[in-house]
Amino acid sequence: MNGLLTKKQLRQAKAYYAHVPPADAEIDPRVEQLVNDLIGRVADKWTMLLLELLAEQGEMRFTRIADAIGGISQKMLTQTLRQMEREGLVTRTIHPVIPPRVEYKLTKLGLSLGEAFCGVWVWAAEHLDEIERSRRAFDARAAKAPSPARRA
Amino acid sequence: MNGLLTKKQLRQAKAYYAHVPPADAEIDPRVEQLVNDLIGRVADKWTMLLLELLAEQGEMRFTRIADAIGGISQKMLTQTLRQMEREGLVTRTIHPVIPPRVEYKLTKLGLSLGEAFCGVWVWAAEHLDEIERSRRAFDARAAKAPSPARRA
DNA sequence: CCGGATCCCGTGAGATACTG
DNA sequence: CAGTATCTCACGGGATCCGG
Repeated sequence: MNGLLTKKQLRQAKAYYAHVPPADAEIDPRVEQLVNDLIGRVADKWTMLLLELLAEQGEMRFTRIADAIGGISQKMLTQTLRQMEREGLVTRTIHPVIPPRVEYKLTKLGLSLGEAFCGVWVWAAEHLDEIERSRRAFDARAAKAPSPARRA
Repeated sequence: MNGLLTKKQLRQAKAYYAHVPPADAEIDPRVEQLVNDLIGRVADKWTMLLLELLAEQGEMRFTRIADAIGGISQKMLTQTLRQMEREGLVTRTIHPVIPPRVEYKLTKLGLSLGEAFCGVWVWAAEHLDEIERSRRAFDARAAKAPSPARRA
């Protein structure tokens, strides 16, 4: 699979999202598979949150990250950071001092991914209340029009 | 997608929607919380995949979606679609015919989210091989420099 | 026959305690 | 302080059943 993306494949990928009908051919299924796979690993709640935090704050140490991101367990924090390190999104710098001090920082790659996610954040901020309204409407509808077997 | 927003612009965007002066000041924690919460629900593997599929294909019925997205269980598909419906991202149309026929289609809101994710897809396509190399390098490093207690 | 609700089981996330 | 090891439990996957 070695493959770099060909120009054509990339153009197709972009066309995909520009809602332009793919010119003449299907997208290479291998690429499709790889991208989906990568998305699966990267489109993770914690990864996104870490990406955003580190993009804003620059270098941070373990505990500060944990504090900043409320609700993450050390296990998931370690795990997510390790995975991001493996993917080349963050660097992990260990200072061999007596109270251990480990700094995490986005690489160029990580930073670029963070930028790619910007659109999603803006979207979220823009549509917060719309979502909220949608949810309430849906719940109200569900309450008075129970689907079969949803009743006790 | 565009050249992407800077973090400062994002902060301003958030501040704007919090009805807070877009200063360099801190982001309103309530908004931060809501956005993070929303991200958590939306930054889900299946949601992203569905978003992509429906953006590309338009209206689709249940089984076709399941076929198109390999590896999703019927349960998760139902669940994710319901959630997306609740958030107002898709519409669910039931045709009361004898072989049931249910069509799913992105709303304007869903479409706009798909567009917001566009940057991530392009990023993934562009950096596939870089990630791959990173991973291999990391694994090689880990193999010859086992961290304490990682040995049996 | 399709869409999906339900049950059962395994994986993996979360909380806690321990260590260098 | 920054992890690792362990337990538990909720969530996801698969098979089965059901209503139209």
